[in-house]
Amino acid sequence: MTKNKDFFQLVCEVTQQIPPGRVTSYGAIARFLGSPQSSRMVGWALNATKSGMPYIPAHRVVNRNGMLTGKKHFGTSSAMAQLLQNEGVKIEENQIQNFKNIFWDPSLELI
DNA sequence: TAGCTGACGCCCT
DNA sequence: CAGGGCGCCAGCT
Repeated sequence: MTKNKDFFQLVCEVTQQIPPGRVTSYGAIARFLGSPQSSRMVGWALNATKSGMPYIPAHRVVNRNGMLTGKKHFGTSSAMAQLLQNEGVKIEENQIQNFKNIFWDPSLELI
């Protein structure tokens, strides 16, 4: 078949599977897709999702540190944190608290 | 056309 | 312990 789903498409699907109150990291998604070093591509894909895509909970995707590095791309500085806090995720200084506790790994639960 | 940047991650010094 | 550099793919200027 022609070609597998684009990296962009896969990122979209995985991101949409993230349950509320849970978060994942760019590296986790990249690794799940088979390109652990292409974590940047995940960011690039999410960047495209914000434009013309159905609701993609990109705010549930953070870096390995649990820090809301991409909040600047949301348009508003606290939009990402607000959305996460709205779901029950505790944020402090743009950093997710209990990050490892609410961490959602696609390769473990999305299987 | 060619080059640079980019929502990161991990290794090395 | 801390800082810097490299790698990856695709899109944009």
